[in-house]
Amino acid sequence: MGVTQSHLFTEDQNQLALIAKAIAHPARIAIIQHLIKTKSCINGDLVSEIGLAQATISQHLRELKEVGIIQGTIEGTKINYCIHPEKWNELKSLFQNFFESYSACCDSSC
Amino acid sequence: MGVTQSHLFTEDQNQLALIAKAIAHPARIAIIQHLIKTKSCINGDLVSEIGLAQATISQHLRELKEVGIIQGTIEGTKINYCIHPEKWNELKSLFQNFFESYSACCDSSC
DNA sequence: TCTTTGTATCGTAATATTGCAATAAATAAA
DNA sequence: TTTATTTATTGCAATATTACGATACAAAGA
Repeated sequence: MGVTQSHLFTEDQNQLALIAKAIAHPARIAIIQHLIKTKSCINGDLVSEIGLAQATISQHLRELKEVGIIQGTIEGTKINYCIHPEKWNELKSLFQNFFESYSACCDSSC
Repeated sequence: MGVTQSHLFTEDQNQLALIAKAIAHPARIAIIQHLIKTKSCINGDLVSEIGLAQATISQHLRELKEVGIIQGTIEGTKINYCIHPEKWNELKSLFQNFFESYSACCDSSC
């Protein structure tokens, strides 16, 4: 026990869960928002921007990279991180579909 | 160490992360989708629908209830669960805002 | 009342996540 | 080459999550 029973669920359900998990940490949200704000895809001055240790930020960046939300290009000793545009649109519509599959009628009755 | 440093982040970042975390499990997504499909807000025959133990389903339901995504009304010995319409719309726009804060231009360059 | 049914909670084991210091690796500059 | 700078990785401790059997609890029906 203790391990998610992925085989019980559909591909789609597992995928959506994985993406949600990538977003499910305030540090990763902060990283994403900072990458969005500084459009120029600024690198790891995220360490000073956010108050976490360098190793921790690096770890969060790797998780975001693994789901494909961000990408990085080497630039000398630094690395330029930025949102991955296509992937972003993909995730966006995945969530949109999920949230639009229920059309609330706005009476809160069961 | 090992505990999320919530104090480093904004209210909004923490809230969005909490919601994402609630969605970040395929079982909870499956529960939500089943509640959407059977509009009549069917109760815990989720146990037979999904292949997890009763205790496990109950635990997932509690997590969804805690974030407010679903609500339950007692009906004899059973409990009728359903999506919470207002909350759903709230979460929907939270995610929409998040995803729309970046407008991808579709060239994948940093 | 006693029994049945449906759900929640407790306790626990397995696994995953978070965070950081230390260290490695890679490139730029001296 | 040596040194500084930047990022990734390793190892580990603390905490959180997932899953389930056992059990408790509450309401319906016999």
